[in-house]
Amino acid sequence: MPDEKKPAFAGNITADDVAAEAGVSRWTVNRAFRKDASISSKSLEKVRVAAERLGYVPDLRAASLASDRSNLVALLIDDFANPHKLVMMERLTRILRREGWDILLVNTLDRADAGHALLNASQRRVDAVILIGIQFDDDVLDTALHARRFRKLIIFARTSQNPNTISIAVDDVHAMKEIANYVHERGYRRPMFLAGPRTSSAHLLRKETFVDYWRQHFGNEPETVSVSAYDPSLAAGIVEDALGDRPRARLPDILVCENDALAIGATDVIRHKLGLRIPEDIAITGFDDVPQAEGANYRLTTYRQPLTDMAEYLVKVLGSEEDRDFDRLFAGKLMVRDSA
Amino acid sequence: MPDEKKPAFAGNITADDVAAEAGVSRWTVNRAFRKDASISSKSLEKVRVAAERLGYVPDLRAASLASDRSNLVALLIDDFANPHKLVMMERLTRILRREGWDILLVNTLDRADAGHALLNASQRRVDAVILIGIQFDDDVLDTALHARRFRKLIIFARTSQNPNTISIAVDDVHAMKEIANYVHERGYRRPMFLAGPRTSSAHLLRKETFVDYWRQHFGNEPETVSVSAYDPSLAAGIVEDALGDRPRARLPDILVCENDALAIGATDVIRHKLGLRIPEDIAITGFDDVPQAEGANYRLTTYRQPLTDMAEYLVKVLGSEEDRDFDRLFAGKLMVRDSA
DNA sequence: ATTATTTTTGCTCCCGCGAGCAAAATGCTC
DNA sequence: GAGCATTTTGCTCGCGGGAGCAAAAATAAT
Repeated sequence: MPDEKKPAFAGNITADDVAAEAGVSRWTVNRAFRKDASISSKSLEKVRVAAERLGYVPDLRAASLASDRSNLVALLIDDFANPHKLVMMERLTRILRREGWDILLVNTLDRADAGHALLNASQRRVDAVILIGIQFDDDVLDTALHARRFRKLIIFARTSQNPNTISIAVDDVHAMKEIANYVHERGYRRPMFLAGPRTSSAHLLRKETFVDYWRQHFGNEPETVSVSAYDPSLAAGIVEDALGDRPRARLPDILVCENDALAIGATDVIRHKLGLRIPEDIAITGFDDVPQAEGANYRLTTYRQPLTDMAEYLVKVLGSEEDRDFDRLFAGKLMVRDSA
Repeated sequence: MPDEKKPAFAGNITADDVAAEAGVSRWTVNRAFRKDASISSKSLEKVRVAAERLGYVPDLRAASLASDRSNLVALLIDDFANPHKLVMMERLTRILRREGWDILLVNTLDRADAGHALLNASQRRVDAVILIGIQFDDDVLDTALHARRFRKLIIFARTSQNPNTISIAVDDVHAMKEIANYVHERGYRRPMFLAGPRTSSAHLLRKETFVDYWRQHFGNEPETVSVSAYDPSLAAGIVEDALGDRPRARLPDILVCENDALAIGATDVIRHKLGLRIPEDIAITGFDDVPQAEGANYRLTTYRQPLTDMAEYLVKVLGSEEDRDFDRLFAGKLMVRDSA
């Protein structure tokens, strides 16, 4: 027994072993590891000691199989170029883990792949699926809901009209109106809206809201340009194409971006390719308030989503047994910095 | 039965149901969903049809329990401020999923939490644990290996001397020498090294290599400064403190950064707080080649890690039954841009 | 001390599938 | 078509633990 050079793979210690060691039954051992179980402090201690000595940890697969609750949620993401994703993941993983939820991370390559990704998650019998991607349109949602093996389908940081999903998001309409008013107040008159990809469901209402609101309240129709993904480098290309050869006078005076990923790409190209100053020559606003937005380089005026509150609400939804309408909108906060 | 308004939670269809529907035995049904199983194409088809109709998907928890292989790997991350993490996650998740591995994402809050994170993963009986964080020192690794319930402990994008771990990383020593030579060739003579946090294991050899190599080959001893996390905003603060009140003549002529996260923070503060030009007043190099490094704003000279190759190697390691020494170093590529 | 009540413990019967073997079906040779 | 090899199929048993109930032990009430 002294050849313990390399730590053994201890995958075979079961509750029975611990039970024998502690002199109790297997079920007492299992109870010792359950939150709600009724067990005397004496045998709890005995089990603890024995388990410690043997290096026992309960097998969550078996527990899940027997109890029909996995305490696992799938996180489906398809948009890794957007730096805000990193922030969302950090916040979600931290708060979910604190509440005892484990996370299955699934990279959803594209729309066609979304079904597979959901199937994938289903096979692990996750309790819920959280979508924080952009490529989940109605088709995908329908497929997901049709063959669903999970109890809740949550769309995070994006609204959805689908009655069978739960959406937790910031109030885009309210936010964009606030931004539009701010932009107008600061004297900008020729905004251009830089939008992301257009999907049919789980939609951001930002572009529509801004454009409609601006037209109704301030007269003219803003130009709009669309990027096929929330990727700064793609945004840079689109903005260069759109503005590169315009005479100075025909430039928009502000670029209102659907989110920070686009705003960052736009900022870079405006400064370094077009040689314009921000905000003197052209101003910029974003959305999300990613960490870089605050940095000395961008000083981006943007709209902060209350991610922590949203994540806290998410765990509350996960913990609830009811099936009522959980959709909820949160109010964010306009972060005024130097870019507009 | 026509009140199918809201898609049912189909969590209760089992292989037995499909077997009855298809007129075969349960085991044939299960075999139809296994890669290596021997089954006639006729019954495969029957099962397919029946499964499709009932909406059956095999339960991977049960499969895992019975086969003692979970096809799950845990990904432990503790450093969400570093934009490179997002790139690594994208690459790893994509390639792992392609090969049939699912990913349990665990946010490791701090050193003290690392043990819990590992325990967490253990309870799901993951086949392997992948560490791509920074706070995994020898203590943590020892604890992990002691109570391990997984077969492989892989340290990704970081070297480790621990004989019981598998490390897959870029050859930092080689890379830093290349960078040092490049820096010297380009005529820089007073480098300062901006380092990240110092941990005792799973170490980056970048600082040591650069400093020693520079001293030995080019005479003088480079200054070094250290940041407590790979966070651009922290780096910005440290750089401002270190260089803010120096007379121009005593500034380093180049800032060699341990990675891009630091380089980006440094760039921002040097330009916008210190009012210096890059590279004319002070040059900068990074490491990792994050997406932003290529953008018009930073044009950062940096060192690209061959993440795809590394991830491909990782899945090969995961698939291997052997327990031989899998440690491997990869050669990256110096990306010369405008910052140095 | 005795009975009633509550807490704790042990137990049966599952959960859904896989390993591995034996029985049945199929294919092949002559 | 008999005889044999090869697939294919069904089956027993077990993976590790949970729900829920009955037996046992501890505690409270009389």
